Amino acid sequence: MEDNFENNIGFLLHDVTRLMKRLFDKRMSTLNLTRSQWWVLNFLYFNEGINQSDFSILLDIEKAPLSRLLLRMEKKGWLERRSDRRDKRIKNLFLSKTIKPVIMDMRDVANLTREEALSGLNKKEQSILRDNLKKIKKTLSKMDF
Amino acid sequence: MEDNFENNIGFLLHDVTRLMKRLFDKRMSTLNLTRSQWWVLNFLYFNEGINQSDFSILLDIEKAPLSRLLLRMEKKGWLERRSDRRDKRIKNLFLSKTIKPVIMDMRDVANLTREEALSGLNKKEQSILRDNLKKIKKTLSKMDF
DNA sequence: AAGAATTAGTTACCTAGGTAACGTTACCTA
DNA sequence: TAGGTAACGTTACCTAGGTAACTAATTCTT
Repeated sequence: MEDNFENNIGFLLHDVTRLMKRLFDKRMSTLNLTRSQWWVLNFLYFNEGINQSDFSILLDIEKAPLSRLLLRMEKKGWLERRSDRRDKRIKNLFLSKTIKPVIMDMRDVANLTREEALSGLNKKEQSILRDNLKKIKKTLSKMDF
Repeated sequence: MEDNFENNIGFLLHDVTRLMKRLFDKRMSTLNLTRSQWWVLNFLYFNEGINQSDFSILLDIEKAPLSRLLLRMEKKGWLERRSDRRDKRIKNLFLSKTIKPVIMDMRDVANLTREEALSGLNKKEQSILRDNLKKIKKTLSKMDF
């Protein structure tokens, strides 16, 4: 019965991720923060000055959707896309001064939300889950279709 | 270092699911099948005659996006939305005759693709992953925010 | 140095998911 | 039975992701 579609790991990942996104976005609705934008904020926090092209490689996302995501976040005043002096094609990315202190508050709500979603698993199980997900991600990242 | 954002289970789920979707959609592009539509086909296969409202509860998805998904699939001739004779509001869902044999072919490609994505995990690890995902899904499904 | 090829980022168009508001239909209740 | 309420499905509008095609700028080649 393992091949039953209700036990299909692909569908389970699909469902769990969708439901977690829904929860996250609801918990963060007052902060006007989506999960994808939270993901970008985290990576940018540790990579300020990176350009969009390198950032799309780091995130393993296409340049076009990333461009739009960054535009929406820039509109909210959360980041800046500064043109490079040397190469006029390049936009370098920086978090705005106003968002940096807010990130700490966001982190608290994000952590609580994640813990809530994972409350059915103990620490050991969470650790195993993390390792398994990292293995899958590694497989998928190395594939060039 | 477990709290590092690269080890964040929420982000890992986000990434793994997105990358798996990308792989699936590419593998299925010749069949013109997306992962969400494959998910719907599977559930409908075992629940023919269900109406859209009940189907949205079964899938734990909102009625509006489900409505659009079904319309796209109907346009491709994969299913029918038959109006209920007794209650004119209701649309009952049926797979078309033409899609049923195709589903078997789709299943082969889908299984291969999933196995490919999960090739970094042995059977035991996959089983544990499945159990953990089901636990998380249960937690999330029971929440009414 | 001129032309070709590459790179950075954007735009247009597609699927997928969410919320809110809506019309239609059915039901319930006073 | 008439009027209010609830249910079913759709539409409009939002974010997010993908591909393809494009412009502008840079680099490579000859």
